[in-house]
Amino acid sequence: MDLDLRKLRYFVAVADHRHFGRAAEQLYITQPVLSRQVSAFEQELECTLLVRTTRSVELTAAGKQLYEEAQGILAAVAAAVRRVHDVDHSVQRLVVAFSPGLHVSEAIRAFALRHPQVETDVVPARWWEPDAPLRDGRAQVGYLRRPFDDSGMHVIPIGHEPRVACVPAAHALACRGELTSADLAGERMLDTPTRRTSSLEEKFELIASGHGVALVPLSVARSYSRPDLVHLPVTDAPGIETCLVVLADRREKLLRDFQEIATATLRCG
Amino acid sequence: MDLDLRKLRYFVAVADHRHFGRAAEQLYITQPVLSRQVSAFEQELECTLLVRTTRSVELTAAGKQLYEEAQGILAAVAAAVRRVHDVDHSVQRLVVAFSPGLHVSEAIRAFALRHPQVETDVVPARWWEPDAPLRDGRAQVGYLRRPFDDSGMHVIPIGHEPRVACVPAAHALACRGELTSADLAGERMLDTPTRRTSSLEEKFELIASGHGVALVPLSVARSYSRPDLVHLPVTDAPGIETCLVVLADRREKLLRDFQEIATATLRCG
DNA sequence: TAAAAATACTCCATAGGTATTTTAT
DNA sequence: ATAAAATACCTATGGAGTATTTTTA
Repeated sequence: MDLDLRKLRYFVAVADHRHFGRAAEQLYITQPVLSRQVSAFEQELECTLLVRTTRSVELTAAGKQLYEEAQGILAAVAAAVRRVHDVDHSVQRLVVAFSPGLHVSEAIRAFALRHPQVETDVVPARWWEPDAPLRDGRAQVGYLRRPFDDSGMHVIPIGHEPRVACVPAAHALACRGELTSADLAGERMLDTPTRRTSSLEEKFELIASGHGVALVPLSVARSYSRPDLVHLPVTDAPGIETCLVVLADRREKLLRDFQEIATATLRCG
Repeated sequence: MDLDLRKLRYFVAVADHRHFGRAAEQLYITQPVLSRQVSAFEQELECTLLVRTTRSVELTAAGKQLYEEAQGILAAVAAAVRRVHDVDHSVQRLVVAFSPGLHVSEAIRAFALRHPQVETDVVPARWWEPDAPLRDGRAQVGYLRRPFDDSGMHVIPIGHEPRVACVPAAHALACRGELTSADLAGERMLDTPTRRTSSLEEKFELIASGHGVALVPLSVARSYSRPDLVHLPVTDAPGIETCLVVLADRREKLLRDFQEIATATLRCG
């Protein structure tokens, strides 16, 4: 009757790895246990989630749906439990979500000086859904890069950062000082938001191995710089806006204070 | 490590009843089992949720926080599991949330004629958070009465309904044909959204027993009519808007279709 | 003193482990 | 032939039951 969150977590691990053995290892249990638990989970749900062969593990349609749902459920439950603990210990906590490459530590330090009693924390936002940590309760404020779904959000623009083209060091364009969009016309672009690479490392790996090039925000290119890649300014690409974001219905003074302090800090820095 | 949703449900039952015995009865388990399970739950959370004496059960601050969180968690999990089953059985489903007293059956029948393959369902919205079923995923569309939090919502106004004063049949005002706000100036009003009576029955029970009077939408007064209460039009009270509501980021054709059909049906009816 | 929660105990289901078998490439 | 998932079997924890004790208003 009740969904078993442990088994859900086990299922997610298998879905992540597409491999029972490695998933079991990550979960610190043995493979047969994981195998049985996931089977039992499918029986409890009365629903096949995985198609197994000895060479591959694939998700069914229902499995894909559950995998999507599971991310939000597990994150929301963990955040809820932490809020309960915070209330129990009378802790005030402020969690800041940040888009890849953006740095909030300076703003948080400034905030912590004025509010030493408030516990602060950060959580990374994923590029294809930067607003998710705010919506599922993991964070109260976000320092996010557009685009994102800003419905129901109170947004303070902070700044613009230029887009740069990221290409292999061996690429014909790599020796150019700067580019225009026209220079990239013939290249295969890897920016499409359809492929949800779980990490930007993967994207840069693809670029380095010659699968294409990408237009990325400058701060992202800087954060993941590596010797076999170069990034070049694209003079006519529009800048990308970065913003401070809170849910519009949240009115706590703490959030307003953070927005104020962070706006000052981030606009200067 | 993982939150046990069964124990969470047990805790919610105890919090609802403020009584282990009656909660156990509702859960179809025995009182000692419930007592032990809730204790174990508190140990797992490392956090006291309830203050028990033999005469009363009260929530701690952490308990109150968890109780609030639990509502959303359990609803969201149940909705997610149903979506998984829907995908598994290739079912298209449309769930409509409705404010107390509003009737969606006509619109749903009209919709079902055009979309016989779509399973339809309804879920009641609670007056102090009419938008909750949409936000936690239990429903995709709402036929809701204002006020509610419409951030991130796409709202189509449907109509206005008059407010009526609901007073005991024995009350001095009960014989009047209609009232103005001035007539209610000396009365104790029960509309404050601070008291979250779980059912409107309770509110009307309070009115009937002489604890005050209330201004309610006409349809609500009609739905809960009883011999010891009368409702009277208040000529100068502003009408209350009813709306069709969907989350702004949902773009499915099915939702657009429902909005279209329901708008026509509800505006006429 | 009586109502209600907690405790003591028993039983069984199930999570976890190790050893082994099955299966598809 | 081999890698990987499934199965067999064992142990221990924990959920649920009944009977009883403790507690406080």
